[in-house]
Amino acid sequence: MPAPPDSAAAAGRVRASQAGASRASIELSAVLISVDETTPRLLTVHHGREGLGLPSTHLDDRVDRTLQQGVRRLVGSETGLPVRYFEQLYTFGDRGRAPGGRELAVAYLALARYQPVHGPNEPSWLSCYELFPWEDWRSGRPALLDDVILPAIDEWLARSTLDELPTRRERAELTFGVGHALWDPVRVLDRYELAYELGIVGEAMAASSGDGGEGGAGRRARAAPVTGNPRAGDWRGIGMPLALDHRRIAAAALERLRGKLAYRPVVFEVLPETFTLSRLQQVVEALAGQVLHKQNFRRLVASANLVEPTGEWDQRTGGRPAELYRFRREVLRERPAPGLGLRRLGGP
Amino acid sequence: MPAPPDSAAAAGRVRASQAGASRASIELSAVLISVDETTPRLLTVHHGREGLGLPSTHLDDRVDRTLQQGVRRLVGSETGLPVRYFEQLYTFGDRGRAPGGRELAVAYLALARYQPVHGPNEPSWLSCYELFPWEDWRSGRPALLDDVILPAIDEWLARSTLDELPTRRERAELTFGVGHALWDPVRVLDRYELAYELGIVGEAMAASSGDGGEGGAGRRARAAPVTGNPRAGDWRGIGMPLALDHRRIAAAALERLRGKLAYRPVVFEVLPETFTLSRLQQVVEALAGQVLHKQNFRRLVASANLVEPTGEWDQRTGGRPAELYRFRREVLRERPAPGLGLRRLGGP
DNA sequence: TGGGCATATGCTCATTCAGAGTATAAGTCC
DNA sequence: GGACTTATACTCTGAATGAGCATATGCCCA
Repeated sequence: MPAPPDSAAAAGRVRASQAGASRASIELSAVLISVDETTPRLLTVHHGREGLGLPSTHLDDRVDRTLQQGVRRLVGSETGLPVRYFEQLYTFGDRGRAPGGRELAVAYLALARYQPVHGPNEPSWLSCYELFPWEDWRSGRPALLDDVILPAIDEWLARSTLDELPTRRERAELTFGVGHALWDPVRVLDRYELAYELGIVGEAMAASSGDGGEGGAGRRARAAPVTGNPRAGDWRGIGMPLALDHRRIAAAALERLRGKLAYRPVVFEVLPETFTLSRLQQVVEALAGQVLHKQNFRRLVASANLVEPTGEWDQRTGGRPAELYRFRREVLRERPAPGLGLRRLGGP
Repeated sequence: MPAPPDSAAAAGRVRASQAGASRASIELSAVLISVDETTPRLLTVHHGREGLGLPSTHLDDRVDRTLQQGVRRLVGSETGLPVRYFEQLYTFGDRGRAPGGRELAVAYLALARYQPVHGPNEPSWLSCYELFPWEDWRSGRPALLDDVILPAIDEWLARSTLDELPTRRERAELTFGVGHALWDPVRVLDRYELAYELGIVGEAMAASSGDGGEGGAGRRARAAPVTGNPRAGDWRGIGMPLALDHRRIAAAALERLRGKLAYRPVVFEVLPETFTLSRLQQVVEALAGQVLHKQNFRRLVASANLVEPTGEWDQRTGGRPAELYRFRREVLRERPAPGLGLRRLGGP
């Protein structure tokens, strides 16, 4: 069925378009996520004038045999923290995402247990919900939605042409659950991107406005231009900006992580060896940005055989002591997609 | 909470590791998938001496504003086919994945309706199951498993040290469902990677053998070295090799696509505007490599509100005429994760 | 010492959903 | 007209889900 061999002449053309090819500089970025008492946090470092941003480095061709090794080296040199999970996230390569020529950024999602950090560039744990305040629904619907975002969406719809209107309306419904549509906790990146287009996040306000965009299917990889100069507590727009397009990358990471919660046991990578079921639920709720029904959550965890009791008890609960559990790594080979099958990450 | 501004001196170090930085050449690759009558197919082109491979090109910095535009241009110039879905797949950047210096490959998954192709490099639709014969369970358990793969696994386990044994056994159970573990249709890449390590796929046989590997969590991005010279029907090992590490990339694409079936309505991008429910099922089965319970499938599709009847009927069924349906794009905004909730892609 | 409070844990109940089977309708082929 | 093929409708059962109530076991403080 495949065609006969050799057609070197024709095949030459595949690589012939190298005429316009150029070598790009490769940047590695890490979104290292953990969970504090009740807050999901990501690691930031200082990027000089550009303010806070993700740990980033250029791929060192002499040292790093694989991309993941490069990220490992990066996080090691910035924090020394032991990273318990790595996953390639996305490659950002739009023109204009970084100043001075094209730069490709390969971003990784990483998970670690929470602990204080020290390092050469003042690493610190930033609350994910300082970046995306509209993503935390644990104490009810965020006020920001009705105060800022929905009005901005209305305005955006109002100033659209008749052609654009249905698409825009659909997009607003999809991402922010406008109208009778549902809020999908996973669509973090979609929401950030729309907020960016609405011009209500700091990066977009500092830079040029609307863009139009391609509108095709699939994940858009449009870049946020270089941001102004986010300093502590002193920024415009909703949520705290990061250097370059790093807030976008963080949004992609949170989206990926929330999506994974349902079908892969990744939560355990931010938890200590043993933990109570309440702590487990607390961490899941922190990451999902949603409260969960307590009894059902325990039933779920139990029936999924994700954990096993250690026989030890935590007395510091303030109430009845709670049994300590540990993650059963064996489930990985027992079921195709182990995880807290939170189908719609259903709340109470 | 964030530290006070400015620490330019320290921050300099973040980017100071540029000392060893190098600019890499960026290759774009597309895994364009469609479904023939009953076979999932991906588009291959001729790569000269290296045989069949994926459509690939170097990123043209002058033309392509975004990576996705580059892929669009690539598929356009190779085939002219209208692509209905794009999604970034993975970035492969291990040293040694391509001859002659480091090359980063950014791979995209693309979907199109099936139609004959023409182009400068003899594009053709290759059956996915010619690449991965062990992935097609529609007519029962593939013989290849018991004839070749399981014996190779046994041998691999037998020659492992006592340290390696539990890890290896677990991995075998996880990927190939050895023992009483279940076969997860989604783990296409894991299976290809293990088969590669077992030395039973052509690429691994032509090149050096075992490697050891890192063994950490997360997706491994190890590269398959340059392959021998896959010619039509004339290769060693199981399944047909592709040029370079392109079969690995194809495995990643099939894995992603199978995973997406359950929670995103991507099937419809390979179907024509209208279709019968049987055709829909046939396409899903082709991609999933599994047969599905017919009555339940229809109930699923109906209850998910994914399609709506057109009122027209297809008379060419050979039996009772079937009603034609069309995809309801609106579901995208009605439910968080629309798709054929094939939880375990459950069969009959 | 015992009540108030907080937390953990156990159990019930109604509803929905997934898997599997049976029955019927409406065409084609010979 | 009968055999065969395909489409479609309906039933049944056990499991999973969402929500609630009840009980156990600690602490704090009067």
